[in-house]
Amino acid sequence: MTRQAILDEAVRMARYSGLSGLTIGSLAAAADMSKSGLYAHFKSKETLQLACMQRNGEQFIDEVIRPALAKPRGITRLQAIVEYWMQWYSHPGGCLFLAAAAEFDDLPGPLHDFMASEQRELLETLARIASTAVAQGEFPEDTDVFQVAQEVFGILLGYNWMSRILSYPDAADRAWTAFNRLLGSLQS
Amino acid sequence: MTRQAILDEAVRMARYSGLSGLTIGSLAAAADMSKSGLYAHFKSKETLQLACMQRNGEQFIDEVIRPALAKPRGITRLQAIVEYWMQWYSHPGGCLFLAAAAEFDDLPGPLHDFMASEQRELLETLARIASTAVAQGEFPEDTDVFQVAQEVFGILLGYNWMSRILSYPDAADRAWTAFNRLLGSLQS
DNA sequence: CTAAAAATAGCACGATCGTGCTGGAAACTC
DNA sequence: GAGTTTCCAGCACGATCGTGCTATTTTTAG
Repeated sequence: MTRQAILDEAVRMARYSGLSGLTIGSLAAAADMSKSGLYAHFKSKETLQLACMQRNGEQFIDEVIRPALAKPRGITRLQAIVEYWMQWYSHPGGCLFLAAAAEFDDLPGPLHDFMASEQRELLETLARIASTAVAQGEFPEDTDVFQVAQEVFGILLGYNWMSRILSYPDAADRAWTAFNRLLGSLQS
Repeated sequence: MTRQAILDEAVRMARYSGLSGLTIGSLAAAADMSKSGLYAHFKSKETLQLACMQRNGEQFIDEVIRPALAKPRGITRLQAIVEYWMQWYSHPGGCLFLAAAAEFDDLPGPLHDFMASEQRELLETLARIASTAVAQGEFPEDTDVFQVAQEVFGILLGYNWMSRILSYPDAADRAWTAFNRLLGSLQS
């Protein structure tokens, strides 16, 4: 399907310019199509932007979530998703989830709502994986898995900031140090 | 100065739309001026965007850094900057640092460079404050203050994400839990 | 009070934006 | 192979973009 190829290119471009900065004209040029020919696949720009978010989410599932779920339950799986997630951040242009979050965090509308629902899913995925560690007895019974999720996400965001924006070579090591600190604090 | 008033309004708008989404026309309308009259204060849009970043940085110093530096050195000051920083994130529209980081993280040019230099300053401020805790013996002598800075920033980003985008009411409590976990791990 | 300077408005420009309509090429159905 | 449906290019539209030039108003200086 041509639509899929267009979307992949659109996601690639949006990683650089954001979803608002994405433009039909430049996307058409990058896809070697006419503006109207491309536009016909989406009834509006907003639909295109929503489709980009969805496609980006599918790629995230392919590259991060599914590989992590293939690992054994518990801490191993939590470690795995952090590792794949850090690789995800190294996509050229950056993370579209973060770009969309920055763009639509305070602008009401369908784009905000879809962005928020995707973010909520990310959080719940982390919490769910943390809860498998609880179920296996690796974390205490009374562990607040959403606390774990927020902290892990913070570690990932800190890594992204240090490595992508500040280009600090030690960012990954420090992220793992923080992660191990969290693990140690939960297990003691 | 009119220029200052324009910039304050520009910063306010850019918190919602980003610096790329900021438009001379709508800014002029919000400032009750003509496009050209406003434009004359800045030789180009890029200059305006840079001035916005600078003005935003000044506000951050006023609202976060200076109040924190008024507190006694060490852990107290570190706690204070986290507290003021969390308040900073509640500005309507969100944090312009984060918006600019998401916009320009992979786009070369003066905007990227200025954004990166501001971010680097933020990191070093955190590291410097952490080092005052080392100097007072609150943290061990061999503490990696940049490790502390990255983790604190991660905690703040995690808070911002949970509270602003997901509207979780427990975000602040969990951020403090994470912060205290870090403190405890450093002090033991 | 007058002259020089700075601030602002009016207007126009080429470019590009998102969005439609219309017709022809391509692909699929029988 | 004929007919129908889907895809896509051409073209045009009104709006808005950033950016200049030229007056006119407002402020400042002497």
